[in-house]
Amino acid sequence: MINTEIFEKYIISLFPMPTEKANFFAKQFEPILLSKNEFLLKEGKISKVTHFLESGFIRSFTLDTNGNEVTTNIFSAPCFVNDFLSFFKQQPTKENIQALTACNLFRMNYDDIQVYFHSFPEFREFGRIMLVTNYSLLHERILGMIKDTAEIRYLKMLEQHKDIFKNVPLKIIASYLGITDSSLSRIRKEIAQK
Amino acid sequence: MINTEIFEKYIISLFPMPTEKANFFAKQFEPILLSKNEFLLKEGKISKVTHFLESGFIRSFTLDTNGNEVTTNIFSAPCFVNDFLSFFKQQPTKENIQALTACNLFRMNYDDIQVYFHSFPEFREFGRIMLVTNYSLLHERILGMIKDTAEIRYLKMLEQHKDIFKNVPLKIIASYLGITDSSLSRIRKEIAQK
DNA sequence: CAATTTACTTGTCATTTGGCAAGAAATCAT
DNA sequence: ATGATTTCTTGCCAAATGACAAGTAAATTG
Repeated sequence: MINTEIFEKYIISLFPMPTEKANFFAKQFEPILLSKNEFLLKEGKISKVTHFLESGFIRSFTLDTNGNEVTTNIFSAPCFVNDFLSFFKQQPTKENIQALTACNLFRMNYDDIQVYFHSFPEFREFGRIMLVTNYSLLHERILGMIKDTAEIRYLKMLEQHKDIFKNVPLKIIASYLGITDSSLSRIRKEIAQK
Repeated sequence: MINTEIFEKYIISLFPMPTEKANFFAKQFEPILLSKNEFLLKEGKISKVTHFLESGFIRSFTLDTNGNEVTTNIFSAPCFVNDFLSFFKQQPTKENIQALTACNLFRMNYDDIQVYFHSFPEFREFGRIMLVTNYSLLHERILGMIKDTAEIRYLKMLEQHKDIFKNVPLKIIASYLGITDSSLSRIRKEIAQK
């Protein structure tokens, strides 16, 4: 018997509903394991599956014009992991999604999601909230990029996601913050000396 | 008789539907005029109305910790203008939305939008596409902030929105690009000398 | 456990950007 | 039109960040 408790709690936290209903939704997903460095999605492919990350860490990245990897996102359980654009528009993705640690996931494919969206208003509403929530996070990030210094962006992230710093290489994080790993190292040194 | 042709074409371009249907939707909105410097929304208020901008330019901005205005968005007709977060979550906004030029708009309030969302699947679908589209734009912008230099961000914007440069002060644009007006001025000088 | 790879730090120097102030140019209001 | 305001540019210097390379530490692999 698969334990979907974490998943259910996550669903309820975003969109309150009876436990039985959340359990029903969670059960429609298929549990899978991912080992470190495995990919969920590669650039150019169309995202056919959406994932809920129950435990572990995942990054998404793309290549800049010089061929360097740029971290676009760092996913820390529990959360949904996906390229929403590729998934909802069924168009080729520009990103790669890769496990940074071993992960436990639940997945559901696009066609099934569509069926549930049509059949269950709560499911549809849940999807909308997901989108708005992610939009909100992106928006906050843009604001941070414009009005905060790299040091403040670092400190905010440290405060909000200490778990990521314990499990993800600094160079991945630095890239996510929009700076080089050298710069992040210097910023950390500065802070430590205070 | 109000001419909603631009509005209709915009709707159809995002989500193909018969002209009559688009016309019907457009007609449900109320036309309004906005003069330069007028506000559509002020920080702390809940966005009760969503707007379609038929002509004109609008900015959204917030204040940083030093009290400086930071441009969060520049809206160039035709497009929808709104704080999606405040509107869809009905929570207080952190932004101000202000006309940069005289504007022609169409508006609809939250309650009516909800009614149409429930009654018309196309309307609902259109709303979802709006959200995904805006998410997409934000995503592109984040990527640019991380992997492009200020000069490249400027050039990309110039290429995609020449109209904005003809109608919006550079200091507003500089802030949107995440740099000071002095820096933008220097970047423009550099480019001109090539 | 030894070898190899990966992660992290640090130094040097160049480049980018910011802060501030002054002045020129353009726009606006009366 | 003219005086006031806003916008834009520019110079100067300081601060932040990048690029590259070297060296150390840590993790991984066989």
